[in-house]
Amino acid sequence: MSTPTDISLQRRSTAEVVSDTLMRLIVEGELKAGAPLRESSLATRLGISRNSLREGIRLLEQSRLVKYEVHRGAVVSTPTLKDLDDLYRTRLMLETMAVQEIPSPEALEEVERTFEQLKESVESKEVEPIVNADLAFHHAIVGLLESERLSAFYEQISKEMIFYFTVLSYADEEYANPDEPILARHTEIVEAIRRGRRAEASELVTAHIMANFARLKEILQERLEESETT
Amino acid sequence: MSTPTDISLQRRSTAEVVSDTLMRLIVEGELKAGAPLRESSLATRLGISRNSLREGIRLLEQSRLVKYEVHRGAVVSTPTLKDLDDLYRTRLMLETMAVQEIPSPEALEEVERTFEQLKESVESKEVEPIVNADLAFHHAIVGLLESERLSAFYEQISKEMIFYFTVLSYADEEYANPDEPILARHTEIVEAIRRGRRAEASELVTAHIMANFARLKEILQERLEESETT
DNA sequence: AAAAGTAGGATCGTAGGACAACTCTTGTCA
DNA sequence: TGACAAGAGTTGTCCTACGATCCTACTTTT
Repeated sequence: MSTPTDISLQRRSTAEVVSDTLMRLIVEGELKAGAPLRESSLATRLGISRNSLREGIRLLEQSRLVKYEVHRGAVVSTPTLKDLDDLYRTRLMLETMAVQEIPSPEALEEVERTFEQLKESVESKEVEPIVNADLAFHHAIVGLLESERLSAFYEQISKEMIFYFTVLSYADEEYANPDEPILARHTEIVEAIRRGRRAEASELVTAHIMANFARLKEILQERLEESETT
Repeated sequence: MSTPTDISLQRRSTAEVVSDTLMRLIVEGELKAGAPLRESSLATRLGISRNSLREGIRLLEQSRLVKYEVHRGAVVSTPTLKDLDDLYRTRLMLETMAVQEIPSPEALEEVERTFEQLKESVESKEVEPIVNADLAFHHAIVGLLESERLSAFYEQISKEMIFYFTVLSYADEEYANPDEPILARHTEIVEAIRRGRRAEASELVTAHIMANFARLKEILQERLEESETT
């Protein structure tokens, strides 16, 4: 007999796989910002038909990582200050609301679990696991709101954040920086949530997010100025 | 010379038109909850190819109004209590956050404008314009957050609300009800926003949304019990 | 008669070819 | 230098085809 796992693995259409694959290629920087997604070459490269590729891109459209322009095809989005601002304001809103919620045991458990993972990955000192653990932790925070919609929404936000990290080479610079007290910051937040100090948690989260935002903004600004003179 | 309007009208791919059309058919109740979207017949009916139809459905997927099941095709979503709850919790969060924001003049202007429209439509006593004006007003509220992402997100939420209204025949029942003080409630909210009484505005919005939610939930519960005995 | 099995039709998932419409680039000409 | 035209490349859309899968109704088995 086949296990449920077998089934769910089978149950993915090419379009969905394509969407995930392209997303991975984008957030990993293989497909760079502004790059066009040429249908025939990508289809050939992935060994699928143009039809399926296009369906996949349509799925990807909702992620905001690519944008279709009629007769010009899909293009990987280009970071702007305005968009980064929007992204972080959205993030800020979701997370500050979340920590002010009275948490359910399961959601709280998930926060604890991801926090443990974060601690472990920080010890390993490898950048990628830290980034992923960090994102998972914040996802768990939003999970406190216990809304499928909002969690799914934040999932997209996360993808966009990784995209910005990659484009701006932010991760290596900040996460590998021993002066950046990632663990301390997150410990404070978890503590505040545990103790039900909601206002405090909210302020800590705000400070944390705004600090990241300020740094990213700075880097992006430099980048934009650079490319302007080019 | 062609005007910009000409261009933007041209500049819609079939898939986008299809997506909008299907969405309209769904929120208007032409395509009922649980109904399958048969590709060949729909494509013929809309005078387009199956390819384009499928692309359109992929675009629609993000709206949550339809769901693809592999080898079973797209199906119009079925309302559940759980989902209605999720929907309204999300709505509540966005709107209460929004009215606590310090509003920009433009965003505030939009709130006033949609409020005027609401007043006018209430006078006309026609249900559909009232519903639309109501939704537009709440969209303007979320606009106070001045985030493109959150506004787009709320746009989806709105569509889902209309869907629930239609499925539950909620609009005719509630909006046409002269005892339901739609205008009074909204006037209070606008007043509170105008005067910068943010906490009060937040409470008024909460009360308003929760009242709607309670009524919708009641109706849905009845419906589900009915269909269970069938 | 209920459960299990099976055959056939309908529908989906995907491929691949075709072609008009459009964009972009390049080279020509004023 | 700038306008314009030709050509190559790419997208938007349609069409046909066919295996895989689902669904229904009929047949066989217990």
